[in-house]
Amino acid sequence: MTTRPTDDADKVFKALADPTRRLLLDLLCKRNGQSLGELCEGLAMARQSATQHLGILEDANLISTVRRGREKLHFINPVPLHEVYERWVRKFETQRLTLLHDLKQELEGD
Amino acid sequence: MTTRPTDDADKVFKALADPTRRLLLDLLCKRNGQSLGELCEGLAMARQSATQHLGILEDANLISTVRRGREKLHFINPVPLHEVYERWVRKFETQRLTLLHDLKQELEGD
DNA sequence: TTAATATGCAGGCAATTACCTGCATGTCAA
DNA sequence: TTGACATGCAGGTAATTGCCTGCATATTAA
Repeated sequence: MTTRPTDDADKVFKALADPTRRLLLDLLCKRNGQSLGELCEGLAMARQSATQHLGILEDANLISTVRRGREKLHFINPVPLHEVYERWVRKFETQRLTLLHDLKQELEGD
Repeated sequence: MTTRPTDDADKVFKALADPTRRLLLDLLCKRNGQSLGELCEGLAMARQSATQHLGILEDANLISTVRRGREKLHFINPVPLHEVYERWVRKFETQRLTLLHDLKQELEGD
C-alpha cells in the first residue's frame, strides 16, 4: 500500500505544479463542463496525455466529471483551492508586513 | 533579459509542490531568519539536500538570503505568494458559487 | 596558525513525471 | 447492425526530481 498517508493539500499543490493542468483549469474557467475532446483542442498534446492530466486534477478533487453518453464532461471544483488558500496562503498573508520587516531589519544591519 | 511573469508563477507553483519546501516555509514562518544549519535540524535529510530545496525556494523568490559571517540566514518573501493568489487563485475564488452551480445543474439532469 | 564550524559544489542513482504509441471498449446515428 | 466517434487502458521512454556521498572553501575561536 502507500508508504505514508497522502494529505489532500499535497495532491492539490502537486496538481497545480504543472502548466498544462493550470491551463486545463483556465479552459474550464472560461467554459465549464467541457468534454475531453473539447479540452484537447486547446492543448497541443495527445488525447491520452490530457487524460492523465485530468486524472491528476480529479484525484486532487480540483475537478469533477460526469458521464453523458459517450462524452465525459469536466467541471471545476473550487473548494480545494479555497481550502489551500484559507489554511496555507493566508497564514503568510496575515504576516506579510511582519515578514518583510524582518528582512529589511537584517539588511539594515540589525 | 527579463523573465516572463508566467515563468515566475510556474517557479512558485513548482516550488510549493514539494512537502519539504512547504515545511521549510513553515519553519521560517515560526522563526524568520534561520540559518541553514538551524533549518536542517527540523528536516530529517542531509544538509546538502536541504540546500537544494532552499535554492529552489530562493530561485522562485519565495525566500531571500543574507550572509552573515559563515552563516547564511533565510527570510520569507511573501510577495510571490500574494501575487499567485491575486492573479490566479482569486479568479476561481470569485466564480466559486457559479462554478459549483454548474456541476449541481448537470448532476440534476440539466 | 590550527581546529572546529558553516556552507558550497559536483557527480551519481533510484523514483517519478510527462509525454508517446497501439489497441480495446463503449456509444450514437444511419 | 454497421461504421464513426469518444473515451479507457496498457506499456514504453526520455527528462526531471530528490536524495545521497565526497570533497572544497570560507569563517570563527583558541
